[in-house]
Formats: sequence, structure tokens, C-alpha cells
Amino acid sequence: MHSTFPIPLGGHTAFTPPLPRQHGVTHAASSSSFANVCELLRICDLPDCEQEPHRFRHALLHSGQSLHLIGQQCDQLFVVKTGFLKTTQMGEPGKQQVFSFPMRGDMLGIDGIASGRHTLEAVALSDCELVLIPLDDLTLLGRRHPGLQLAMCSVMGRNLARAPVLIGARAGLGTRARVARFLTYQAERHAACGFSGNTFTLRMQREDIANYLCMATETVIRTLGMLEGEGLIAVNRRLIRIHDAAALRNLQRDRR
Amino acid sequence: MHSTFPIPLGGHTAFTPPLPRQHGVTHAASSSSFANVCELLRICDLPDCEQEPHRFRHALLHSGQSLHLIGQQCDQLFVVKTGFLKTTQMGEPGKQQVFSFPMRGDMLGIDGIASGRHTLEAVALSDCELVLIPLDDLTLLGRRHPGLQLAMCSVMGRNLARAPVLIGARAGLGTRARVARFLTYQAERHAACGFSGNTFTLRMQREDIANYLCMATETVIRTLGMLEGEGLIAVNRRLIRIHDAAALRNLQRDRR
DNA sequence: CGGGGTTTTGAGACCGGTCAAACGCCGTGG
DNA sequence: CCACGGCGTTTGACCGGTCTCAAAACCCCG
Repeated sequence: MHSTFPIPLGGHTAFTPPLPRQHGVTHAASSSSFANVCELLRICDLPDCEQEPHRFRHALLHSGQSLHLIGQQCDQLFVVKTGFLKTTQMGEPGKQQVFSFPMRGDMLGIDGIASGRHTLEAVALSDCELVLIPLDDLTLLGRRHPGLQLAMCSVMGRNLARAPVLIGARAGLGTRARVARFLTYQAERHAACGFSGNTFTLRMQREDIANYLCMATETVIRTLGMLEGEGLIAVNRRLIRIHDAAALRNLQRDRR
Repeated sequence: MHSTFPIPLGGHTAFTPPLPRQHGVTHAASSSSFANVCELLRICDLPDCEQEPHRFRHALLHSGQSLHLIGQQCDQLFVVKTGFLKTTQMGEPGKQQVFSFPMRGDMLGIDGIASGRHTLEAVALSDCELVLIPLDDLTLLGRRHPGLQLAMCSVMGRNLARAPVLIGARAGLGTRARVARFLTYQAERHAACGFSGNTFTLRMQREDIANYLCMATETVIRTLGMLEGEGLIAVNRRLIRIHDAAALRNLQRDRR
């Protein structure tokens, strides 16, 4: 450990699309034990995980750097240990869709396992530390820890069940409800990560939020303004202060 | 095998919500080998799966019957072997969201693993045959087949990556694009299951499609009418005939 | 031949997108 | 220190699509 290595670790990059990109120049910083990773992923009921000697390497991303995964061979997963990211998936050439804003404990790269190729790109919105989980290691560990199989399913299922905003978009919620949902979710996640759940900084810009929530940038801004006018929140640039979390939660169910 | 057993197999149902429900009265009909299930799930690269003696029991659902999973203890997964279903998840009391229309090869119940409780309900839109996969068996098999771990991740990742309509909703596509996407996807799935990809029957009613696509029932109807008027498809009640699959596919990227 | 549920059609209102322009923040360079 | 310029943000006016509500047509089934 404590060695240095390049990030697009796929090896042969025959399939890389011709895009201007700025690979995350990355270095291993430290390493995590199996128990550490389990804790990150909130896998609690795994016996013997303390005894497991295997260690996972880390990768560092500086703010603005990107893990350009699209088309890369998928041979490992990533778990966010520190920092904030956004993941995007391209649809139309030039028109990409923001998919998630991963933070501590979130897993990246699941999408690529089926096809063997990653389908999305992750951009660091702040300095980030990621735990690398080579698929080979996962197979190995699965043999030693029979409960890991289910635990992984659990983690993936959670990621599926989560994404409340996504659910909201499908349920045909209005813009107010979606924005309220987004804010509530961000607050909860920040609180879960040890930050303040009342006052926090949105790391992404309005345009990203709009894209993520599937609405126009202007609408996001206006909605935030409305919520502020009603005294539910205070907005100052990217700093959000939540005054009435309960009311915000109730807004989530407002129909269009 | 060939025995009879009740479906809400969770055992203790302490947490069941007070809802009027109609349990799928279900019988085991036959069973599947491990290799059969792998084929269903399109897991190909698993050695020794032919030798695995384990067998999985089946459950039968008649059209209209429902697997009322909400709140049930989650101790098994389901794989669709035959028939068509719809899954819903309730948000508001009384207002539930259609989540997917599973068919052959699709997996049900992943959502429940994390919390231990199912969060959605499945309704049979036709007579169905489901393969039951107890989680205990999965753990056991995982020990005998090291590759299974990754394979399961692959299956789940595929389910994630799929759901193109869902993606479409988030990308802010217009109603035409979403309907076109829905039709194209249905056609592909039918084709993949050995049915005709040009002419097929939608098992769900307009209201379900609308809910799924996150739009008003009337809009679905009108959009289908427009597509028919343009000669791309022919609609006769629930029977769909696709005349111009290419044009339909192109429609998928039309913005709102 | 009813009766209920599903599908279809029509008219009007409202939300949210689009376009255009001004504002504020901030790093750069004179 | 201040002017400049780029980028993200904010505001306003207008337009179109989609929802809503209401009612009619249709189908399946008894």
C-alpha cells in the first residue's frame, strides 16, 4: 500500500470514446480494512469481519477532477469515504444526465458489472477519498465470508430503494415537492455523515440540481426563492439553512 | 416438490399493515434446477452450475392475484419464469406508484433485502409462474459457487441500468418520447421472450401505463392516437402493432 | 339488455419551459 | 487598488404542453 498508480485501471482502453477528458490523477493514500469498508457500507451483521486481514487501497480525487468511467473496463467498485461527487450518464451527445450525488458510504460502479463496461462518469465536487474494491477481491472475500453475498445485495437494494428524488420524478410530483424532497434528502445525508442537518452547503451548482431534478435551472432558483419567501429555508448562494424541516417534509407529497 | 404451501411465507407477520388484501393463493407446481435459474437470469459464465443438485420450488399466480409483499418479512427472492406482472409501491395512502412490469427473467424482491421487509406489491396481469429463491439457499449456493456473488451483482446492476422509461422520465423527455420508449422497450422484451416484437398485447391497462410513465391517462391515450395517426403504430384496444420501429426509436430522444 | 369499468374525446386553466437580459461573485491583469 | 471579463445566478415576460374536469362512447359480462 501507499504506492502510486493511475486511475483508469482498466488496462486495455480500446473502447474509450474520443472525448476531451481530464483523468483524475490519483494516488493511493492509505488503506482500509474489511471491517472499515463494512462500516462504511453499513454492513453490520457480518461475523469475523474483524479478523479479515485483507486491505483495500484508496484513491484520491481533487475537486473538479473526474473519474472518467464511461467505456472503461469495469474491474472494481468504488466506495466514497470522504467528499462529494456527482455522477452523470450521457444520453444525447453533449447532453448528459446527472444521476446522483454520492457521498460517504455510497457505492459507485455497480452499473458496469453486468456489461463489463462502466456507463457513467463521476466528477469530484470536493476533494474525495475513495476506497477501491477490485471485483476479484470481492469474489475472494465472498468465499471466506458467506454472509457477504446477501450483504452486497442489501447494499445494492438500498441504493435502489433510495434515490427518493428519482421516485418523486416518476410519481409526477410538482417542482416544489421535488425541490423539497431534494433538500430534505440532502439534509438527512449530511446529518448522517456527522454534518449539521440544518445548515449545509450544496456542493453542486444550480444547473446540476436542475438536471438532476429534471427541471429548468430557472425553476430551481424560483422554487428555492419561494421556499425562502415562505420562511421554510434560508438560501445564500450555495449555503442552505433549513428553518422548518417538518413543513419541508410535508411539501414532498404535494402533487403537481 | 409438488407440495402445497401458502405464499406469504414470512412466518411471523407482526408488521402487516391493516389493508384489505387478496393473497395470491399459490401452489408449488414444479421445480427448477440451479442451471435453469441461471439461464433465466442470463448468468452464463458460471462453471459447475450443471452439477449443482439444488432445486428451487415454484409458485403459481392466477391473473389478478397479487403477491402482497408490503411489510412481509423478506426471506426470499422471486424470478419470473412465465407470465406478466406489475409491481407497485405505495406513496400516499391510496395513491400508489406503478414501478415495473416484470416478465420472464426479471427478479422481484431485491428491494426488501436491506430492510428485511418488502416495500412493494406485485400483481399478476396474467397467469404467472415464479421461481422461489430463499435467501438461505442463496447464501449456501454462494459458498459452493464463488462466481455467484458477482453474477448476482450483475443481475441487479442490469435491473438498475434497465428501466429506460424511468431514465426517460428523469431526463425530462416529452410524452411522445416516453410513450415511444415504453413501446420500444415492450417490443424488445417480448421479442426476447420469444414473442413477436412487432405485434403484442399490452397486459396492463391505460391507467397503469400512465402511472408508470408519470402522466395523465388521457395523455397516454392521445399520444397513442397521434402515433397511430402518423402511421408508426396500430392500436386496437390492448393490441399493439408496430409499423415503423426505427421511427419509434428515433422519437425516444425528442425533448419536451 | 342493462351495468360497471375502461377508453376516448373535448374545452379550459395552470404550471413550467424557453428566451432574453441584468446582476453578482471572483480571479486576472494592468 | 481598480477595471475587466467570464461564469454562475437571478429576474421577467411569454408561450406551449400537459393536467384537470366533465361527459360521452365503448367493451365485457352477467
